[in-house]
Amino acid sequence: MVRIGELSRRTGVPSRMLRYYEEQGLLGALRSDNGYRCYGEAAVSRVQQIRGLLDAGLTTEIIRRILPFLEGPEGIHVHPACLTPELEGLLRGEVARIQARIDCLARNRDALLGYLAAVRPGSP
Amino acid sequence: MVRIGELSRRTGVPSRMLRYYEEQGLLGALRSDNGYRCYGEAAVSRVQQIRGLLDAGLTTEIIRRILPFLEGPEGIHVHPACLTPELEGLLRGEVARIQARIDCLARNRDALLGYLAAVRPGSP
DNA sequence: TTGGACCTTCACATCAGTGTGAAGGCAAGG
DNA sequence: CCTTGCCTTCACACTGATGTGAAGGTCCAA
Repeated sequence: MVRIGELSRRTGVPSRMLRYYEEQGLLGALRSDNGYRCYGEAAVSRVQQIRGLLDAGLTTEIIRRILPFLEGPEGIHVHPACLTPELEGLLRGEVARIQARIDCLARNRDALLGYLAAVRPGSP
Repeated sequence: MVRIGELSRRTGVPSRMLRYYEEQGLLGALRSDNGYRCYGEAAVSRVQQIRGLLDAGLTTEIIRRILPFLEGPEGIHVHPACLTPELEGLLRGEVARIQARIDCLARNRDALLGYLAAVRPGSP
């Protein structure tokens, strides 16, 4: 159980932002007797997850909605009953949007690499 | 040569944003005798390119810098002399950042698809 | 000739994500 | 005990991308 400053150090994300993510419902935190937030080990990877998605252009709103289905290594959170048609639609829609981003990024990465290769024929 | 409203209609991007992209140096426009902006055919795909990159979390600043190396189907803009070491570093750095985004998005897409598959074993 | 649809620039507003600082509580160490 | 460092909440400010509206010019069609 580590406090916010330590989590900030381990993730490189400012404390201010960790509080913000909590406020947005992305990051839970226990409180110790004094009101200090304290985080378990899972918090580090969760914060990195959040950062990655944020950097990739998703909003905290979207992240909040898909995050529950992103955790746990393998099928820990599989509750078929919880998957309403609306939710399934939301998830599939989000998958499509993510795929579109991937396609666009991959296209442009290849264009950049193509340019670099064309201009410097003899380098990786 | 089409005016801004038509380009807006064809791309789904508000005129306001097309002017903004021009101001940011992303989108060139000729002017007809009255001061109207007019765009060639290439503008449509360029706007879509810009939108895709923006949606994928790149800033107009970054887009402006890499855009010159993204156009032309095949090696039209290959000027080895123009590739200073700084520029090459910038481009390779940007490729790396793009790749990181792709990896993050792909990971999360797979997690989402994995969840959907786990909860509905018999559907695409 | 007037109306409407389009264009121009300018400017102010909003939203999300982030930076930063004030004012104060808690805890360990000299 | 007092300093130092970490924590708390609150609040205001900034930035980039975007919405929106005002005030006015251009052009075509009734």
